[in-house]
Amino acid sequence: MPLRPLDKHSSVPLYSQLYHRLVEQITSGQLKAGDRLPPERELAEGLKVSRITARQAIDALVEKGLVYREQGRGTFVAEARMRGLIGFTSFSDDLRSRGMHPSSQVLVQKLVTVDEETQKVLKLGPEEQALHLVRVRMADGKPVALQSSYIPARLVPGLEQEDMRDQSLYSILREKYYIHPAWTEAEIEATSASAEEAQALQLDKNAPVLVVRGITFTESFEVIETVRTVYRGKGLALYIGRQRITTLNP
Amino acid sequence: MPLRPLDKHSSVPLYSQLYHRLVEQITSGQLKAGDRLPPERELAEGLKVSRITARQAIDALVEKGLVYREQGRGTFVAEARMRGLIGFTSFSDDLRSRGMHPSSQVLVQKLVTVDEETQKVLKLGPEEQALHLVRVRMADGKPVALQSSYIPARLVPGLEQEDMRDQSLYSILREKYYIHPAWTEAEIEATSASAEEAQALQLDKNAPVLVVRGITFTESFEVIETVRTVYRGKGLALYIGRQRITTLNP
DNA sequence: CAGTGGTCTAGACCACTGG
DNA sequence: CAGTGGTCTAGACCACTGG
Repeated sequence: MPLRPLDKHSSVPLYSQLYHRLVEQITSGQLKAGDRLPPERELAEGLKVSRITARQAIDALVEKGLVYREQGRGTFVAEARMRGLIGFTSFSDDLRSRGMHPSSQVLVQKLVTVDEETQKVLKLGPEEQALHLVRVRMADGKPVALQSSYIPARLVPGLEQEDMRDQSLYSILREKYYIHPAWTEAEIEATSASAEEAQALQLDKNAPVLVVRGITFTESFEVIETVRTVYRGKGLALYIGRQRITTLNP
Repeated sequence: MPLRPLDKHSSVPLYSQLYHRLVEQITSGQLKAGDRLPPERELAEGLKVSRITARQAIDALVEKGLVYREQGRGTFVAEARMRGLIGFTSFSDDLRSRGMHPSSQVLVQKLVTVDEETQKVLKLGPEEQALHLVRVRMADGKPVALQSSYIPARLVPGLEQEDMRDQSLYSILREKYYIHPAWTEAEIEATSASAEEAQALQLDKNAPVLVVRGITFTESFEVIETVRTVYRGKGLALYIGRQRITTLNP
């Protein structure tokens, strides 16, 4: 199945165009698990790009874990079950990828002055405000998590008036504010639900819950958000996705 | 601070040599947070490599989140607090990076025939055995997790006789069996400790615990291990490290 | 404007795989 | 052996930054 020619005059880089073509072929099933990708030289020649450009596209697929290379043999499509998104995705994206419908009940959505600790983490000036967002996150209408976020107000003017019930925060950040969350740093703890948490999540008091505390950053490590999420326990497994195991010695 | 010349005749690729030089400069503090790296062209010229080779080294630093690029400005060292290892690390590495001493009490370490489910996940033949490993993981001598792993016996001949008390499983896999864990797929759930778990972790029965179920793979997605870890809750936050937030549209 | 990273080319030689 | 990915070069032009 030959690929359509790439658009040489597009502002989208050639390697990026090729990357998306290949992602499409893999996710649509035209390229199946275990299939060999066309050799780099063939791909390059067929699309009239240099081999380095073709490799750059494949590098990105490898980094996402969609394919893997074997020297001397070729590049192969990873198994379907291993093709989930790597790393953290937004709550909404995660649910949708499992075929469920995400929604939110907004409890708090207003500009506030934050405590010293949060001020420091968000790198706010002494007078600067943050948008405080508290949402009960629901899957197919059932409450599964209680989420509290702080975002520097200067990054998101007007967000306090946005309807957040059916939209992902990340998609609003990307589409309306051109802010692209790229990194998160998080820690997870198991604990017992407080009275308020139990009520919001319709749990018994002291039921086990999962608390995730995180900070979200842009590619250049500007802080976008601090977030604390309380997930209901028992029966709700948080998918941590496919992760690279890392050492500093590759 | 000029870098020492690279070894052109080494079997270690030039980009990898340069990558490690730069990691060293960053972790040792010679390059501090916010510092600009030498421009790619300067780095290349100084070390007598092509700019593409220098870029390849920097690409790896960017992927690990040690540095970030800003077009037109330069490449900068990420903030210290943001420099933790990305993604999952082994239990032992994680503890050591926090300045604690990891050890294990081995409860089970023997070859077994596994149930059908595990057989399928590990891709074992009908007669094939797996090494079953159950360990109480300790931090500075205090039990923090109960971990049960299954590893295909064919991958690790003789591992049932290894002393696992003070060694990381991953380091044994790498050094003795040349098996390099590269990916993990995991899910996390909060629940209450069973009687056995409570006893092993010195907790009250029904205390909240964190259960992590995972599968470990090589770079080419061969299954190395299935693992279930029960972490004590309350007071022990599991650091999930710095993660890339991912979508398939970069 | 000079300096930076971002993209791209045409070509080379190597190491490894499998027939 | 032919075919594959792995590494590397010398060079080019672009877009963006900040003085």
